[in-house]
Amino acid sequence: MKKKRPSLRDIADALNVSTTTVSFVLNGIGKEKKISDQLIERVENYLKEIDYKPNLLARSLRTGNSQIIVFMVEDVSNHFFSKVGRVIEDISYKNDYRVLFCSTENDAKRTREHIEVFTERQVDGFIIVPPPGIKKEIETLQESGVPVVLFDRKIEGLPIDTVLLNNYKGARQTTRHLIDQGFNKIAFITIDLDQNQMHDRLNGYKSVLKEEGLDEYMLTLPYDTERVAESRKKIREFVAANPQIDSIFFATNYLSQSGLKTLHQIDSNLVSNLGIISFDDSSFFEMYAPTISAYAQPIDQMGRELMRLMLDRIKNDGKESFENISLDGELIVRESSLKKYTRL
Amino acid sequence: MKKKRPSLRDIADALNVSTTTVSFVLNGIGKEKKISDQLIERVENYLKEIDYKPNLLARSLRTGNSQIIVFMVEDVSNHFFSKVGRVIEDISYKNDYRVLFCSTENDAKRTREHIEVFTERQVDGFIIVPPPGIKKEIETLQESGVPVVLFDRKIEGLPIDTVLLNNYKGARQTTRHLIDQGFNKIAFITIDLDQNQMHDRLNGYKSVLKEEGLDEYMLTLPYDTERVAESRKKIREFVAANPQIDSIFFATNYLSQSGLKTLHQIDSNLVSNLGIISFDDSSFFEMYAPTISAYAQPIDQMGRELMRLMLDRIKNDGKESFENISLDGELIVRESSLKKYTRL
DNA sequence: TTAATTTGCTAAATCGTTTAAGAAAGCAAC
DNA sequence: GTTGCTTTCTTAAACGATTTAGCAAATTAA
Repeated sequence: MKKKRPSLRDIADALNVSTTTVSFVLNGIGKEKKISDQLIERVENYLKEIDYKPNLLARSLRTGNSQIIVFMVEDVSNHFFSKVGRVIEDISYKNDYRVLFCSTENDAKRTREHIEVFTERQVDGFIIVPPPGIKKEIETLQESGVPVVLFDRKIEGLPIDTVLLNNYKGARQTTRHLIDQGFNKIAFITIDLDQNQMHDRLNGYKSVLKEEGLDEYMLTLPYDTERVAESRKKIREFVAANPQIDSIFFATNYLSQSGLKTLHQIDSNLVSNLGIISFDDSSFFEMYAPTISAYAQPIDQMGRELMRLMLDRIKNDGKESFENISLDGELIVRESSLKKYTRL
Repeated sequence: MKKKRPSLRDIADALNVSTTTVSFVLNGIGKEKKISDQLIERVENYLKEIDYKPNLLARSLRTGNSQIIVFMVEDVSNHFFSKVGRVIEDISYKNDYRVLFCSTENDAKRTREHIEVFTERQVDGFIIVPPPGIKKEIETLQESGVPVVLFDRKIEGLPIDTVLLNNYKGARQTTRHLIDQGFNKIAFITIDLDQNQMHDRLNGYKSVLKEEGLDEYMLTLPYDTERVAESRKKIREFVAANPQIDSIFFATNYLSQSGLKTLHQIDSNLVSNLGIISFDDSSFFEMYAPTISAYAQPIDQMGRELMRLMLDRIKNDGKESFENISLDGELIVRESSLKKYTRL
């Protein structure tokens, strides 16, 4: 059924020259390879005439690279990841690379399988949000000579290019903002996920409270998305047990969103009466009433840094040093964290 | 730098057999090809021992297929598309296919370039949300024998597998729901995008109003995301000019979200006093106060249908008939469209 | 005039698979 | 002992590009 597309061989035959010649011209190294100007022109004209498109598979097989970069995240439909993916896609595109997105589901097995398949397909690089328990595979991958850049989470004790948000600093800034606004009974609601970024955020919060001699109010919810009801109940109990709190710092935007809903159910004035801020921004916060303040990850910059490291490593194979990029986000102050507003 | 991975040739040499034999065993057709049981075992053991992974590029080059499906949408970071992408990815995964996501930006040129590169890379199929002006390329692609399935938008006069939402029916159902709830001055806010699905939604709305002998209240906003301020202003004017309207039907969820914000700015009670419903659901609506009713696209079913058509066409190359799947969504009634609630 | 160099091109190997065609060996039957 | 049939395995030609090595003719140098 499929029509056969012309190959280099076909072209060479049609022009009565060798495939070598055609290949040289095709790759623009005709002059360098001492092909005469007339012949170059003749070949170029013919290539244009039949609108020749080389078979990239064959080229990849021969040259060993595929112009494909893999971007593996926990979930491609997650807003944050897909936005970063978009930036990566754009930069790749401009550099003649294509991007393969895929989801790990934070599962080591699935990640392993993905890595395997893509390695077999000779992709030129991996940008990975590593799930737990994947250290060895990442190491092997790296040793096999494929560029790997980690994103969003680090792996302890592995020398590797990594782009992260400075969660500690961000959480400090966020906490301090609440204090600056006059809040001093600040609750921190997080999830029971044993990940670096979560620890860092918690520590950032704690460190500021300590400096200011303020009390900690902490609530840890189950990570499991299925256990929404349980989370709701816990928030309810927490709020009831700590009526003195005047503000809440949600450690992820997912939490903020379901948290807001629960708070509103408890008492429709609660959201307006509390100072609220979320780690991780969301378009939702801009629409909500009141608008919700947030510490936003620098999506554009993250994508750019990831691609800078990646392209660097692709070009500069065997580079010995690794970069650990720690980026600052931006505090987006909206209505919910303003003392003035909330006390209206 | 890159370590060379063992090839079939290496294995054949190590075992003193031919590559053919190894290949047969590798592909599990040893018995069929009359390789003796002992030899099969010997080869299998060795393959396992060195954990051999074939070079899929070479295989693709030889066999002409790549086990890769491309999913081209307007924007990979769009919630709806990324969710459908996720479903497609899962089904593909189970069928040993991988998915390449990419964004067309609704731009014909970019789409063309994508199609070109992927064709050169011998992908096995395309699922495309077609931008305007791409009919010819889709046709050429299809003629070249590659399976193509369209999604979300149809192309008039092109016999091709397509999966769509039944926008007309959905809009009718949505409008009727508002009427059932007791609303009778229903506004329809849409965008000036010349796309089938938008026309269908509008026509659905109109047809019900006509049947019921009700007045139309329509507002068309610029599609351009940059012109937010203008849209806001138009909504303001529209609401001021039509104080009698008791409900609003937003034609896309993007509109609903910015619309809600504007309504809230005009008057913080307006959202609660109007009946509101959105075409296209969003997690946002679940969180908002009041919760917003919506007509949800059947994401799962869409992904499944797309993959059914795709796998069907891959297996059954050269099938002459085409399927036009028109799916029904689901009306998710939340607080915002209930007369009882809004009149509290 | 001969040797050396340059110019302009090609033959053939290569990447790592799949697969059509064929060959060697064993056995049965006439 | 030739013929024919299995069984079991191999040879070699693809797939479609890139790239090394090298050949012949033309040019330059000595």
